[in-house]
Amino acid sequence: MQHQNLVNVITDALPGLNKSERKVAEAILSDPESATGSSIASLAKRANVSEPSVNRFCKRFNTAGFPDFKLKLAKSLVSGVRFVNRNVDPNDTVESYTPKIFDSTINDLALIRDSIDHSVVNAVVDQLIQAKGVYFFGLGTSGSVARDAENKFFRFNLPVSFHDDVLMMRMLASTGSAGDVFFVISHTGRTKEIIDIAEIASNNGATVIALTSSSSPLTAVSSIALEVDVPENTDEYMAMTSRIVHLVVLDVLATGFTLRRGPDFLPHLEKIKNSLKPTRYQSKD
Amino acid sequence: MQHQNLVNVITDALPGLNKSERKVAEAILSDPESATGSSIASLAKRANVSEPSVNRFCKRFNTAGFPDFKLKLAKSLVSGVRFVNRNVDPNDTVESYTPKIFDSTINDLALIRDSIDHSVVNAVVDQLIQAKGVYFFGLGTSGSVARDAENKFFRFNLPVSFHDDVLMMRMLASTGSAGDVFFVISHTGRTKEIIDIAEIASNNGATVIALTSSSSPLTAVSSIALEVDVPENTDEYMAMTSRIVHLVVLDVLATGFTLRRGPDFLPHLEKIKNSLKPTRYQSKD
DNA sequence: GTTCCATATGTAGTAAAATTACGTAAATAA
DNA sequence: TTATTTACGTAATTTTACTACATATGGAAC
Repeated sequence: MQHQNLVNVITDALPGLNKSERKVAEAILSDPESATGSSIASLAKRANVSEPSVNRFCKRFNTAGFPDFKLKLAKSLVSGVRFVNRNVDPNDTVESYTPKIFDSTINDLALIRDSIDHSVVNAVVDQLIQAKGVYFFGLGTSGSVARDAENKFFRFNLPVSFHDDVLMMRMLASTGSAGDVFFVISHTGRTKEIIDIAEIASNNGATVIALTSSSSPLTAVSSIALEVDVPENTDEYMAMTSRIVHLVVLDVLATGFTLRRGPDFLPHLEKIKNSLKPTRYQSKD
Repeated sequence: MQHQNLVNVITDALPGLNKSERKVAEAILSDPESATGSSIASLAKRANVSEPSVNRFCKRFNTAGFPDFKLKLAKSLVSGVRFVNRNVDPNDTVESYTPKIFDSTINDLALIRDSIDHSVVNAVVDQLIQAKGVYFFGLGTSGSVARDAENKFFRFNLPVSFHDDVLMMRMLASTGSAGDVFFVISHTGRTKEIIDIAEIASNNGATVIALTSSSSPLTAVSSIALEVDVPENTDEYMAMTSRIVHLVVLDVLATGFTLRRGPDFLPHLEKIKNSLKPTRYQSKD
């Protein structure tokens, strides 16, 4: 629990607080942003308590005093660490569920950003750079991620394809060989078909890169595994954020690839960009 | 330049500062973290200047005064915004470009989270709820987004399909009628084919929902436009984050849809979830 | 119910911090 | 050089936060 968010800490502590402290808590939670800007006097007034009550409230939360509290609160509010309660519940309105969904996605991204293994990223870029060709495999939601990856990586002048058909995957895996990279995307890493296919490719000497969760069966049968553990979402109303995280990881890989290729490669990317111009109405600016 | 990091702003401004202001700047930059915790007096002493000089320094950077400055500085130091320059440059290593890409995505999500028009979201959910059927259209990267949307919305017991083939789109649009919803996804909103197709569907009395940037030609030919302005990325090395934002917006819509359907609908979602169980190796926990 | 005790909260005073007003010094231009 | 602007500091003022102490409130024991 490296980065516990003050807003959440206060929310959790709410039931255990006494009357005036609760008033302070509610005043802060109702508009945390403005709380960071106000003086102890104005906050006390807004909460209908005395100034020392506010001060005591602050000390209860392991801060040196009110200014220190404001500082920590402000940090908690910075994008990426903000949310009070991220779970959508049936009483939510557009105004409340919309930020919840954004925040939960942001939170997961921040989590992975801080936990991703850079050496693995590097190793994967190594493999992609050396690849004769790259096959992106994914089913269901991960199929869309694989499709997006194809769209990204074909720009690198490299034979790239994506597949969401297990029969195609099976056939391709069985004809794969050293130099081919099979990039297998699966949130759970437990889909039998996918694991089978990864194993077939691997046995043929091809490189299998998995983008999946840690200690999954898929990891076991892969050459390199980019392990990305997005917290499972038990909430029925909640979206699946793992695919978003996967997309960003692929962005990271693509960036690593571009950098490895060096600046001489940029004109090629420019050319691809420009190729779409005739399909669009140009904007005035 | 919405959310420029204070540390960078100060660094950039350094050459234009006069003597004592520079002393203050250097004192802060040498240890920004401790600066957020110190008083104006102690900082002035550390920088060998008077207190008002520190105060003037703060005001020069568009802050109300020293406390406000400290607040903003503290926010700048939070990990989510810690990278002054989120642009990837050729000298970046894995350790530096990885967080940059995550941060830039996070930043864009936070931006849209705070600027999205809730009434439009509501109106779109209205249309989706009433739809006889929904067609998700997108080309290139947006094709992947459309594919993901299909995967999400078919769960709602609603005839849904996605298309990334302009001929199919054209044919479907021309056979569309009132009650059909064409959900058109396009980052630029300027692709001629897509605009043509939206117009055809619209002329047939179908509902056209656009997920695109504001004041684009596509907006003009749509019944409702979900306008999402992700800052254009001119940087060659940088990923396109608009698709990520689009995916999250679709998550929001799906959530709105589920909530509108009410709790009686949850068992149906559960059923779909369970249908995949036999395809997977179960985890122990 | 009364008394006692502990906890909770507020009042008033004090200390610290930040800001303002103003004056002097330095730098720049005429 | 002198005039004039800009930079900077001193000292007073105002705002802010904290502390010590007093009062109130709520519960437990009698």
